[in-house]
Amino acid sequence: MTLRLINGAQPAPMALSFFDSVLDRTGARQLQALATPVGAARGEVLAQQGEVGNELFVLSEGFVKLWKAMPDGRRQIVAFRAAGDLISLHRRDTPWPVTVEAVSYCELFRIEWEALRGLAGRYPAIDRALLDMAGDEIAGLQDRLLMLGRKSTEEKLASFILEFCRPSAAAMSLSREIHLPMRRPDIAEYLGLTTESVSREFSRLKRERIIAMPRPSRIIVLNRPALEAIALGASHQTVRPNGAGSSNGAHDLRRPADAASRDAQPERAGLGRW
Amino acid sequence: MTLRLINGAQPAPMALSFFDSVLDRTGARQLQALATPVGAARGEVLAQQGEVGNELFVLSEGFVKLWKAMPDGRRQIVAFRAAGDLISLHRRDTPWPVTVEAVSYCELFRIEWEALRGLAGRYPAIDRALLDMAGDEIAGLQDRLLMLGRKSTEEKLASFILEFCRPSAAAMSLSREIHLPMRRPDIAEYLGLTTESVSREFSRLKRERIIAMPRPSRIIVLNRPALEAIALGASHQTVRPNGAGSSNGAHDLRRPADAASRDAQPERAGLGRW
DNA sequence: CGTACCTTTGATTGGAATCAAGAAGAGTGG
DNA sequence: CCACTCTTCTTGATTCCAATCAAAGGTACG
Repeated sequence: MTLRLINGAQPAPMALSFFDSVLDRTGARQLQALATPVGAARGEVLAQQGEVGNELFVLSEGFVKLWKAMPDGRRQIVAFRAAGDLISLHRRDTPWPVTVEAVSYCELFRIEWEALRGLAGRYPAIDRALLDMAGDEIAGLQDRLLMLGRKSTEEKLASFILEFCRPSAAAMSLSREIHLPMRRPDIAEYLGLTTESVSREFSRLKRERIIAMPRPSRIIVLNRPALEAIALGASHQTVRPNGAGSSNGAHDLRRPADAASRDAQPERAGLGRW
Repeated sequence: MTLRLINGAQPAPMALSFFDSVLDRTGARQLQALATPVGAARGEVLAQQGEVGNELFVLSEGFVKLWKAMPDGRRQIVAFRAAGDLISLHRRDTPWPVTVEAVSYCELFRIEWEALRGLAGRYPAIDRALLDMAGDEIAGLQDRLLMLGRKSTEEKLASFILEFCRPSAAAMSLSREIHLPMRRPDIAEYLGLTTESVSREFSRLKRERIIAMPRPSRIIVLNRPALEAIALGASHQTVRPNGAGSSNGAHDLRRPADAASRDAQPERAGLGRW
């Protein structure tokens, strides 16, 4: 793993801001002291699946991808991370479950887990903040399971574009143009598709005037409602009812307890994220 | 949500044992006091996607499934949980990201999040234990992403069978027979397949003497190595090399720093889980 | 013993992967 | 600034795996 200090300019301390809500001035300074600034070129691997590393990274600049691979080389990108993000909350003393690779030039902070533990002793709120972040991470991964398991190519790509429009609101230029830091193969590996399928679908969305694409890495969303409709599965016909779940009546309750229980879960839950 | 107290017999306190390592006798008793025993019939919904519920469940008996749905009814089962498992670490004050439904008759403990918070004030190790569990959960979900995104039907089913052989070592009868509490449609929704594909693949594995199946819900693994080989993608031909990642040389490092960095990540990482 | 659900199997379709060129960008050096 | 080259992206033709459509066993249960 080739990590090196950045000569001269420190990465912006801003990156650690997500701890600010739980730390006072002194705490923030202490955390800062624990963080080692690091730079990485595109393609560089910061941590590798299977290697033990009791460290934590915070991205201050650039993009990374987290991926897993099968023995024959098939890959799945598990997540992208942008500036400000914490990279992978994985259990300490445990091998990295993913490989972390820079998608573009990156700057980041490296924090030894043990050092953070020490600080967490004095600031218990750190643990709670980490737990909250873990909860968000879990919910996000669950969303991605639904996407990979059940969405069609067009639904996947629409979801992807929407996902990258939101956080980059700041990064959006005047023309509402968003820049995609990753290449087509990355998008494909993120969505469980092939490069060709991704490209075809981009072309289709462009042809239908739902997006514009002055060049491959620059996207302008022209018709967001249409994109959202696609992402939610609007184009899909009614799905055949599968008998799974509580179909009707007749729970097989094997203990003496009142057998009454209402069935027929509503088709959708309401507020939830899909 | 129909939760009711079990009349008479309390669920075995054993279920909370995973906190034992971090709690002393008094703490364990206090935790026990916070836990409300609950029973649920097959098909009963314990928590619904989109509803806010600041509670935590621990399963002491039976199986539940956690699933997400799309507006048109397509579903993805995110996880199954067995006796002893904690159900869904989701962020408090946040809607449930999944629906929790009993797959068989269940007994569980319900713990209000706030109450646990209070206890965690006195036993900081609780937060750390939760964080560790969250880390495991995240790693497990990442594995599932790889499975849903990149594995074929046969690889998915082989992985599934292996997954359910391990934890149920205790549940295995003398004859190495494992009981699947979930039906074919559940397995299909877990693997991102259809019921028919699951059934076909079970039949194929049976025909090839890799498993035996005296009845649909009872599986005996006859040839574990073969199953493992399939799960890892052995049957797959070499995958065409996709250009993603650092192909060779030429990182586009845009800051003055030594550009040397070794490329060509090894095809597999070593210890990692796939 | 019959009924209802679950599972399996068969026939066919369809959507995304694969195979195969071409076009468009991006970087390099003259 | 432009020709050259390499990489990335797009498009087309074809194949193939899993979904869909359809119907026939099995099992469990009343």
